[in-house]
Amino acid sequence: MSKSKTNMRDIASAAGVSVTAVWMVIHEKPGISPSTAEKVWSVINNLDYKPRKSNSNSQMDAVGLLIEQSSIPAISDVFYGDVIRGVQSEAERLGMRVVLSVFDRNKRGFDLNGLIQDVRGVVVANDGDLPAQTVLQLTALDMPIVLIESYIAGHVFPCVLGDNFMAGYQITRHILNLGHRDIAVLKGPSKYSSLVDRLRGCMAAMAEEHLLFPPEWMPEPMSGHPLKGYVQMQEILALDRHPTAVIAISDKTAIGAMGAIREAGLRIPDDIAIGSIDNTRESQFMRPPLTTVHIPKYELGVLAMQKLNRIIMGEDTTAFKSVVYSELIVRESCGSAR
Amino acid sequence: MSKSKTNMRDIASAAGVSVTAVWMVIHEKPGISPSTAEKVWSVINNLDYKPRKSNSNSQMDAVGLLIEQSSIPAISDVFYGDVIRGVQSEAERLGMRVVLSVFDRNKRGFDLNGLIQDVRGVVVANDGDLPAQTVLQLTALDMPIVLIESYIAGHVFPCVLGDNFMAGYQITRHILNLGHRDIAVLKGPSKYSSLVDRLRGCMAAMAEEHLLFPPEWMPEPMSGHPLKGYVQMQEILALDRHPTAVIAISDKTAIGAMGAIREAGLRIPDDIAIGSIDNTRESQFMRPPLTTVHIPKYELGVLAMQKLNRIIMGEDTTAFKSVVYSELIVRESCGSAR
DNA sequence: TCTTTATCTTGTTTACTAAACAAATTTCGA
DNA sequence: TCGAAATTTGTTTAGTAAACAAGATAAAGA
Repeated sequence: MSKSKTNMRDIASAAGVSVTAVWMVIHEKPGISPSTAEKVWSVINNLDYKPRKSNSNSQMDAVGLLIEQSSIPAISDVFYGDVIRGVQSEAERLGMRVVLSVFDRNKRGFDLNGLIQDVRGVVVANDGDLPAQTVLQLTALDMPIVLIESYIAGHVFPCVLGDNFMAGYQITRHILNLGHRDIAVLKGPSKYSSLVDRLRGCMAAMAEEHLLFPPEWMPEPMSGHPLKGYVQMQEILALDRHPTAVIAISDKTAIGAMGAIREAGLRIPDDIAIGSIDNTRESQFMRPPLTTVHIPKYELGVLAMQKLNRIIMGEDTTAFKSVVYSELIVRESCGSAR
Repeated sequence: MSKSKTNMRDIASAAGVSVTAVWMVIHEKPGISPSTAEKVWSVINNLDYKPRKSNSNSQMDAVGLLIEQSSIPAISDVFYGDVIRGVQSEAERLGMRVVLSVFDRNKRGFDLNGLIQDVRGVVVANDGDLPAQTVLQLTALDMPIVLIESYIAGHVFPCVLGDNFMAGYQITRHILNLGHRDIAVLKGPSKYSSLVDRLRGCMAAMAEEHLLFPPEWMPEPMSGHPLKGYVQMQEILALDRHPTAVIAISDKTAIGAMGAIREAGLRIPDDIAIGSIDNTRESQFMRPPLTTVHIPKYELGVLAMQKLNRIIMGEDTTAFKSVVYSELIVRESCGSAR
């Protein structure tokens, strides 16, 4: 008759309710009155009840957040900081843990098995360096995935994106409306699908005015260079003819470019206007404050988590893109109409 | 003691279950065994039970489907037929009725009150003729809405779209890859946001090759003309120089254009290649079969209904675009590489 | 001694109920 | 003959008993 430990049945009889009721209280299911819940909790404390086996799914469900190595310092920083916060807070609301998993571009053959062991799905914050193959591997294992700010051409995956195309269109349209016609663009590496979409949006806006970016005003980006737009802008400024406006594909690129412009002794926006895309926190503190297009990064994160949850629950059947609206933020770096 | 009618309590005692169980059977709630359900149903039939008052929400929830007058014949026809089927079938799955409501562009001051009376939300299958004002009115009344294949610039509404931009890009890229450089485009009226997105996609693909559509090869569409692309194509063929390929902004436009090309005594695709967007059912039966980009119209409908349902349920909080993937369908109207 | 099988715990789920509640509807006294 | 009170009817909340699943433990067989 010497019981090893108190169990749910003990609690139930001590509190004068059914085992089911005790179970419902512990698992915070609806259909229990506050008074009963309080009674049960106090009995649980008195009898010092511990759930016997840390049972199967008594530990929360978890989702993986796959992110590229170099973005890790960025967590508290520019772009991905906000989306990670979004993923995390929505996961919490849904009662899930987020396990962070880092992809190292130098280490070949990323160990997926470690990740997928105890995870219900993964959010892939693709930076372009996570090869498509890794993503394909995951889906081959029937692991639900959601991509953030990237898609894989020729494959149909659920993803959530900023409206990159429209963002490119909006900033270009703004600069065009200000009267500029000699416009340069600082593009990003083509492995980032979000950045190529932005560029396409810029091109479409130009084309509507029957304009093309001159090839010499679209320099290729330096891969791996710390100050993104700096070298590209220098290349442009070394040419005979200067543009009157520059579009930077991201705020980070704009920072580099503004450095190069200032070093050349030119004024922003009087000599060269500059606009970009992202609306990272620092953009408003730059000198002059940057005119840019807001991409709702936090919302990107919560939407991704919601979408992943729906896929796990079997609600979302067809894969589609969720695209959050972008918004032009006019500050001072583009000046006013000429 | 003479009861006027049998009620739930009678059924319950006759079937030997609780009133709650009877209620659950009638409302098809989970948690009833098939055997009990059958027993209750047979008692209901024997005692000829009719629910007393056709009670409040015993009639299903309904959603409105707002569609433009001229699209009505199209229900069994080209584009909107499939999306309406999608909306309807998903609504049925969710236990909702769809009430169809027609917008007549000639009759000013559309009577919303009639529609919103007993409807939980509205799917707006916007054709461009439904003015933004009508949609704004609806949201001012706190009526949840979802737009299909359109968005309103400067406003943030939940909507579901085909990937029109990518579709335009894909068909143009295909034609470019085939070696064409002299390309014309038959655009649509600018009031249709989906058609302007397609055109922008085309322009972006061209711009990537440092190409622009010559203005004379981008004729304005005839509004109201029955055969969409016919006149536009004739205008192009009347010029001195002919393009080697034409992009039609929709399958319907392609049909008209192909007529004009053939009347001019030219062969498709040998003299002029033609590609378009939609992949309507007829496109595969055309002569030659049309190379086009598939827009998943049925899925558009079910996604719209799902989204509306979530908004009604208060699950979706931030408005965003749901974009379904498009797919290039290569048939014969573009021929092979030149 | 080692493995296999049966039994027992413990937690979880299903199918169902009593009683409280809310909204119409009827009754009834002034 | 009008309005408050009582009643009917459907609906919701807060539970329960019993079946079920799966790991732990004990018992039996090779």
